[in-house]
Formats: sequence, C-alpha cells, structure tokens
Amino acid sequence: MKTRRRVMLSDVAAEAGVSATTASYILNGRADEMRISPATVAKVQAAVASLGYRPNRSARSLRTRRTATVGLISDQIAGAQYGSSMLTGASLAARELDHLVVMGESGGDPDLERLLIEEMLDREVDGVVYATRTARAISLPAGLRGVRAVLLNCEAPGEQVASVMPDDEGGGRAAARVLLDAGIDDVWVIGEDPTPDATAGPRRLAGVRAELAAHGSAVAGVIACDWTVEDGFEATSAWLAAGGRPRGLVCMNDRLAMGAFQALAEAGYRVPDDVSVVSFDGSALAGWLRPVLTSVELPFRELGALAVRRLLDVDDRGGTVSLPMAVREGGSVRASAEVG
Amino acid sequence: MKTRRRVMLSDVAAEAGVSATTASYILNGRADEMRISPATVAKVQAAVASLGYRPNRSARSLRTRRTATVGLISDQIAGAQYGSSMLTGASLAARELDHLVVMGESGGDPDLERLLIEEMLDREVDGVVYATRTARAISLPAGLRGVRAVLLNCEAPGEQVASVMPDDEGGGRAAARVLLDAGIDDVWVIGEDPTPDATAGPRRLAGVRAELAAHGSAVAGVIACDWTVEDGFEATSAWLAAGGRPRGLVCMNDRLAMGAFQALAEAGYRVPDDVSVVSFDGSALAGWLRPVLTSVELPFRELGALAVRRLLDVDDRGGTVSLPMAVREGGSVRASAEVG
DNA sequence: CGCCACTGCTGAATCGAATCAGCCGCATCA
DNA sequence: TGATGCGGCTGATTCGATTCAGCAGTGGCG
Repeated sequence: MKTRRRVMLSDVAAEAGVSATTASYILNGRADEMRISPATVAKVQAAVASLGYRPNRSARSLRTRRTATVGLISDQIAGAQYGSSMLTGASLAARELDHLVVMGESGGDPDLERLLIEEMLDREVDGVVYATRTARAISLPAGLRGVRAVLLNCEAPGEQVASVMPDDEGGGRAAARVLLDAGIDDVWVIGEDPTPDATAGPRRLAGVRAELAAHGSAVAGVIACDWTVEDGFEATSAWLAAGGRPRGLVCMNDRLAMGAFQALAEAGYRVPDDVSVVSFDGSALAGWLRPVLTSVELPFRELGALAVRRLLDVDDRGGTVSLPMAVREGGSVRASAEVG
Repeated sequence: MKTRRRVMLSDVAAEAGVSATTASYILNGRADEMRISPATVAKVQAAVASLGYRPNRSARSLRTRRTATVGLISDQIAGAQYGSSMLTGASLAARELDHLVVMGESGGDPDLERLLIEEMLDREVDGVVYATRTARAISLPAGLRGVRAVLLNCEAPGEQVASVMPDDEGGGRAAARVLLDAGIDDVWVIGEDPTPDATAGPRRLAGVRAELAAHGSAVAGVIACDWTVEDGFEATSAWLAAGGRPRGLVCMNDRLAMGAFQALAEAGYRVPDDVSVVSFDGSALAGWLRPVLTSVELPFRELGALAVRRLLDVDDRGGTVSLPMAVREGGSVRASAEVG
C-alpha cells in the first residue's frame, strides 16, 4: 500500500474493458442518452467502486468551466457575534447541492472586497453570495456585474439581482402584536436606527406602527440611539430620569434590550411585572437574560441556505425574497391574564 | 464591448511577441532562472497589463496539483456565538498568502465530516485546517491521514500533526494573578468542566492552582457544572444558599460569570465591592455586563490566522503551538488599593 | 579552426477529464 | 441485393496552463 498514483478515469475504463469516453458518459449520467447498455453501465460502476475512483475536479473544471463551488463574500459575517450562522446555513445548503463554499471576509474594506471577488471569479466559482452583517441597502459591487450572484441580508435597489432578506416589517408587526395581546398598547420603541441605508430598524418600526395603527393606537414614543448594550442602558436611563413611565417596550435588538433591562432594574422596575419588553434578533443573549427575553427571531440559517439555493437554481427569477421572523417566547412580557 | 473570449496566456504571448513558454516563465517569477532579458520581461508585463490577463486557475491546477486554496473544516465554528472570528483570522491570513478558504461545517456529524474532507481533497486544496468549537483532544479523522493538515483549537495526542491552541494554563495563571494582585487569595472556581476530552477547563484550573500555590495558598473550592448562563446562576445560587461566603470568583467562561452575576445580585452581593469576579473568553458578553467583566481573552483571530500560516509554511515542524491569553480588564475586580 | 559553454528563447508533451464526429455490425426495407 | 437506420461504442481533440528538452547564435579558448 505505498503511495500509489491516484486512480483516474482511464484506469476505470481499462478495468471495465471500455473506453474512457464510455466511462465518462456513464459517470455523467448520460448513459441513456448515449444508449450505453445496462451491462456496460454495471461494469463501469463496479470498476468505479472497486478502484475507489474520484474524478479530478481541476481537469473537469478546465473542460466544463464549472467548479461545484460557490463564493460567499461578506463584510463581517464570520467574525460577528450573531449572524455567523448564515454561514452554517449556506454551507449545508451548498453541500446538499453538491457544492462547497469558498469564503472571504472583507471587513468592509472595498479594496479587499474587490480582490476577493476577483480571486473567486478566477477560481471560477459557480456563483457568488454577497452578504452583509446588518440588513441594508447597498450598491452592487462592480465586480459582481454580469456575474451570477445573490445578495444576502442586503438589497441593491434598481438592480436586477436576487436578494434574500428577513421580513423585518412582518417582525415589527409580530412584536407589536405580542404586546397588544398582553393588553398593552402603551408602547415605546428604543433604538430608532441612525445608520444610513440600514433597513432593519426602519422596517421593524414601520411594522410596529402598522400593527398598533390597525389596533387603533399609535407608538407612544421613539428613542433614537445606536444598537449596543451601553446605548440601551443610557437611552433608557435618560428616558426614565426624564419622567418616562414605561409599560411596554420594543427594543430594536437584543443588546438594546439587555441595556434596557439593566436600566429598568436600576430604577426599580421589574420585568415583566411592571414593564413588558419585546425585542428583535432572537440571539442567544435573549435566552441568557433573566427573565428570558421575548424576541422576534432572525432566521439566519434559513437566510444563508436560501441564498445558496437561489444562487444554484437556474429557474430563479431574481427579486427579493423575505423570510418570516418568528416570535421566540421568553418571560419578559406579562401574561395576558393579568390584563385588567 | 461584447462578451469577449477571456484573455489567455497565448494572447499575452502573442501581444508581447514571445512564446507562451516565455510568458509563463515570466509570470511565474522564473525569469531570472530562465535568463529572460529584462526587455522581454517588460514587454510581457506590459501585455499582461494592457490585456488584463488573469490566469485560468483550473488549467494551472491541473498541471501543478495546487489550487491556492485551503480547506477549513469545523464542527460548529461558523454557527457558534464565539469563536467564529477564527474564520476571520483564517480568511485574512489565507488572503495574505494568496489563498482562499474553502469552508465546511459538519455540525459534529462524522459522516458529513468525512464527506466534506473528501470533497475538499477532490478539489485539491493545498491543506486542511481542522477546527473545533471547544478546545479538546480528538482522534485525527481518518480522511486527514497523510494529508497536510493543522488542528485548530484541538489536539490529537500521539499524532504527528501541527496544532494551534490557546494557552489555557497560562490564562489560568493570569486569572489567579489578577485576584492575588487585588489582595484576594480566597478563591472559588465555578465550572469545573465535566465534558470528557475537553482541555480548556482542566488547564485553566491547573493554571489557577499553580499560581495560587506559588503564592502559598490554594483554591478554596471548586464547583462543577456545565458552562451556560443558567448553570452559572444555579451553581452559584446553590453555593450561596449553602452558606458560601464569596470573595474571589473565577468563572470558567463569560457565560458562567453572567449567571454568577445574576445569582450574586439576587443574593444581595455587589460586584466588585463584595465579590471580585474573573472569567475566561473575553467575549463581547464580558463587555455587556455591569460592571464590565474582567476576562482572560481567547485570541480567536490569531488562532485562526496562525493555523493557516502554519499550514502553508513548508518549514513548519509540527507540534502544538499555544497562543497566550491576555487579561482584558473590566470592573469586576476590586481595586488593589482597597486591600486592607 | 574546431570545440565548448553560455545566453535567450521556443516546440511539444503533459495534466485528466469532457465531448464531437464517426465507425462497425446487424436488422429492416424496398 | 443494396441502401438505410440504429444500437452501442470509441478515437481524437480540446480546455489553458506548466515544463522538459533542446535549438540557434555568439564568443572564448587551445
């Protein structure tokens, strides 16, 4: 069992007593089309099995210009706290379709991004998923023009590109509904997002507004701040200090809610007895808080998986597909029975 | 500007008025070795630039059996809360060495893992990084035998494989030192790890013990539990209820510490005034707690980067390289001035 | 003057599969 | 009986690079 030369197609053909051409047709599922007899097919398959033949992908790619590989380029997906499971979803979906994922993280550097795209195209990936950590509007990178591509967690307005997004507006409606169902219609929103081009915040807020409006009420107030724990703490503290009297709070993400929890606790309010809190993301953090935070979940794995499936689906018509966000119940909203 | 045939080496050669052979030598940096005149080199380089030539990687790979690509296979790195920045480090390091990363996540399924390894080898990756979410001892996957590989965050005892690990024992010593420097030598450890083969817990604990021993004291007690927030809360609560009188706490990771914070707060202890807490991981979570948690940081990016560098370093001698863990100061340890 | 070494380059083979164009033998049909 | 068609297979070419072996031309040397 020395290091033997790797088995190649001609070995299989020789073993089966046919030509390499015939073996190739059989291995590519063209046996019927080429009217290869079942007996021959069986012989070749036996030879493949007994020799443990695995095709040389480079040789095949040189001829076919396909590599059974998809590129996944992102700004910060991999290193991010949340959202990196988009990679898991993408990887699994690719595997199901007999592909592998070539990954590249640009860190937001446009030069590195361009370089990574070029390197991927040089390696003739069958398509590129372009993903962003935060949901937002982008302009399509020049390197992707004319390339088979799917945007993940972002959209390029005015371009003919397929896009996979979470349904943030639907999520916003769901969040509001959770509070309304608990008998709370006195709702403040923490974390109106100041980031330009970000879509998550505005859409979630629009959803909250729509649902409240459908119920005949309106958002009691909106506090603008960034989306960190610190911001949530400070914004909430300041609001409380200014006389804010909280009953229902919608936080734009779980970290903000954590900060809000801290501020509420410090001010002597209890969750959910005094204040009900709902947030977005459905991250692990939500499950770590006491009480567990009720949060509208981002379906990261499904997003990643769908992006890859659409990328490899020749019938895909393009356009944006939004994935629903489900409410993950915690204990941060008072039971509706308490309505009085 | 119609879709033109892609520029190939022979086009460059023709444009420069030389043979493809010569152009190839020049592009591969063998101009000197082949005694190509500077004038010819310049002509070819000009042709490359003016035609925008990019080599066909598949063709090159077919000949050279190298793909400028490394495989990165993991159990749960991508989807994990922490540690996914190993991917960032790996991606950036690969980029610096003109490689791309082909990623695959097995979710811990050995069949899928075997499949992914095979697929990567079929694509002739130049090497494979095998990474685990938690630091531990593994047995080398059969598919990697005889393959250029580096283990990341794991070790295969008795095998001749390169391994990149965090220095958990050094981290443990550093954690203990933080408490000793604050004048605290009454130290309890929360989270002795019951998982078999896990190395992080035992090594961190050994480090804590060693440092305390060097100071002439010893660990006051160790509480065994899993490493979740919930476990940290419950273990700490139970210990407090049983009369535990805390002064210094070492938590085996940040999530445990979060649970401990919750339990301590509920029992009326204040951090750091009553209890000083140090933990491990240096995750984002540590920065979200109030007070900010002092935590001994896992250098995830550096781990990922080093694994790739070693993989591509032909001079690498194998063996385990441990990366230091630095203390990230928070406010969870009382100032040493208070000693008295 | 003839041999050799060196400079600067090139022709042709090669990597391992995919695929086009056809070939042989036999049955069918007029 | 010769033309036609079809079933079942194969030889030769191609994909686009890398690389081995070698070829002209020139100058030095004995």
